[in-house]
Amino acid sequence: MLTITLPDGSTRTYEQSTLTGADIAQSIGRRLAADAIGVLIDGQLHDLTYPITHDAKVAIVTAKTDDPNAMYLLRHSTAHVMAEAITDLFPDVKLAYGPPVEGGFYYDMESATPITEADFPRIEKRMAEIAKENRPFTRYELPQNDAMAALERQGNPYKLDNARRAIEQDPHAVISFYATGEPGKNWEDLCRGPHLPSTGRIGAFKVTSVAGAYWHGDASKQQLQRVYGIAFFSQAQLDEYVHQQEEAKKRDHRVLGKQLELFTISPLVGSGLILWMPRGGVIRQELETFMREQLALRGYSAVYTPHIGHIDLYKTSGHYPYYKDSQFPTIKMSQRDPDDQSEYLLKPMNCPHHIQIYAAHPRSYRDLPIRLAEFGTVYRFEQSGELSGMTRVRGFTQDDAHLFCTPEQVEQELVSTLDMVLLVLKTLGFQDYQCRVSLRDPASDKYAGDPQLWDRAENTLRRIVAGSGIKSVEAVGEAAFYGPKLDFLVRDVIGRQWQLGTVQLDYVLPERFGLEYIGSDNQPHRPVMIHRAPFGSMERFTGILIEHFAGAFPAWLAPVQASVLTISEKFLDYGREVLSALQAAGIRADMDTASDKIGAKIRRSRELKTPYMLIVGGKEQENRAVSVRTRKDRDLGSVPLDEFIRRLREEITSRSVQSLMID
RNA sequence: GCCGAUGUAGCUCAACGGCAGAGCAACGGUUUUGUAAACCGUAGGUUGUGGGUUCGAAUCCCACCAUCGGCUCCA
Repeated sequence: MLTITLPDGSTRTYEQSTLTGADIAQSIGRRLAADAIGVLIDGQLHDLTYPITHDAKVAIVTAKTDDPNAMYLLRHSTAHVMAEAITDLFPDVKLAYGPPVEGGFYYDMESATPITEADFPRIEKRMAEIAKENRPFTRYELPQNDAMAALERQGNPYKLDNARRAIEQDPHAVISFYATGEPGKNWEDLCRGPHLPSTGRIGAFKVTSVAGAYWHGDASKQQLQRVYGIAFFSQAQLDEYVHQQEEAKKRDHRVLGKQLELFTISPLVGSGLILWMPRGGVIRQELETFMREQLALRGYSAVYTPHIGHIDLYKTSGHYPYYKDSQFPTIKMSQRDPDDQSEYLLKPMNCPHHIQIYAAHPRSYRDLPIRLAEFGTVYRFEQSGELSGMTRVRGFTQDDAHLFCTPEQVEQELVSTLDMVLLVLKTLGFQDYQCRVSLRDPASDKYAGDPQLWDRAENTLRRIVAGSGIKSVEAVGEAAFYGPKLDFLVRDVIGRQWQLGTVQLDYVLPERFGLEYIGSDNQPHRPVMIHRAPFGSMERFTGILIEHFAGAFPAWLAPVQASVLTISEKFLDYGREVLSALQAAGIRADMDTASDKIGAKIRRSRELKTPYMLIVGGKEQENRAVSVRTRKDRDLGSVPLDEFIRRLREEITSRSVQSLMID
């Protein structure tokens, strides 16, 4: 007899000694039995037919899009169906690994003939046939020896390796296979499961893309083909997904950057090198002004350093050996003078330069903390395949600063620095970000410095984050080589995660450069460094910001804050008067002087996402007013010109994310 | 860097071995307009670059450059 506890806390007893999720669903109701696709047994996801042999907490999983377990079953099962379809069409493929992932699933495989997008329709057609056949996913298990022997016979090195790794990890691992239909008769695959009851439960799917991927993510290993797909329980959900993807594409900063004339990239200048156009320049300048205000309020000193540095500087800092391959090649002075063996590097970071400013003369404990800030432009030779719009580039400007302080001051400086990062995110209305506490990987030897200092630094960061109350995740192996850090991550419109602001704690570089200050005991001491950049890179931050606002920037950032649209050329004189008044008040304004009708002017202004359209005609001229329309199509009616200017100025100076004029 | 795809007018796209086109933008003219595209016209191109195949190449092949989707990397 078995006692089963259901999610609502109720219990049911069953006479059988073994039981399945399907039995339980059936006993609860016919409807649930029909909807059931899997089962959680004591929190573990299993097939509906998995035998339950002891008392357990059981939850029936049904085909719901918002249930991650349901989506796991669906996508994992669809990956199998896709793999079967591909093996039918490309008999030479050797399957490797096919998991569900966030936003879909993929299957890695080795294939002599490349699979391309042109093959997707017939793959999908074959998948549809398999789904229509409604074959059950049938699990069977083999003793390890038999399983390995079976895999040997199949001659697939990847599957063999998968099984071997599973056994290595857990000597008692159960080796299971899933047949899509009947074992021995239909297609089958080494697989841990679980799966949907049958292929007919797959509602709608799409093969989305194909790409190269390394076996076990190791670039030195064989490259496989990775075919990506997506699946939903219904066609309507798939249609919705496709629609969302299309909408997301319109928000892509590369699309909007072109459309709104914010930035451009010229192959003649070079890949990954951003040219800020006037409209984008406004945004950057406003962000920098905002930051400079904060620096002044928080006791920072502005410094300026050159774009190149002697290579020995980076050998001393330790950057050079670590990042040799991702730097622009060195400038060899021997090309000019054979006797001069020195080399210069386009600077990949600002800290060594700032360190030299600190080291320029002796420091007293009374001088600390010293906070050196610079919008410093750095150059890194990113791999060609990695470049992406403004978010991954080869030249970018960090809103960088380095804080030199006593060990006692570290905590206070970190708190204040973290506050600054959070202020930036708050001011720009970012809510959907992640704070990652990036720690060292104790198993790796890439980290410099004393492990005790590392422990201390990591614990300090943990304490600061805990004290701030922000949500965070720890990530082992994500630290810089010189210290642990707090990274603030956001996603772009196509789901890629990017690091924006960062706060890094560093005991290593002061050591390497032999930095000192004289303490109250009249003895030399070693300062501690904090590296911090609330925006991170101006390029990346702006790119993400474009997507965050979908190009509709708040007034304080908008390239043009208000556009004067005249009803006809008869009102050009009044339009010019309005324009001058706006400009005299420090508002970025322009005027559409075309002979088009007002509808066309509104349309153009909307496309540029200008916050306010000021429509002026006879009525407005008479009352020295403007008719205000927002880019969101709110008609605020006629507003006296002076009042509009006053209200817009308030919106701008308060750096409001929202329009203050929508009542 | 690796795998795959894609490069045609400022932008979005068509032509897919046989005369390189459209819409928008630009420019000129007409219109003088009241809240998401007035009308007519003009101009705009060595089809990313360089080779090759062919009577003939935007179209087929090769190399390079760039972009896109992934992988790897990311101080």
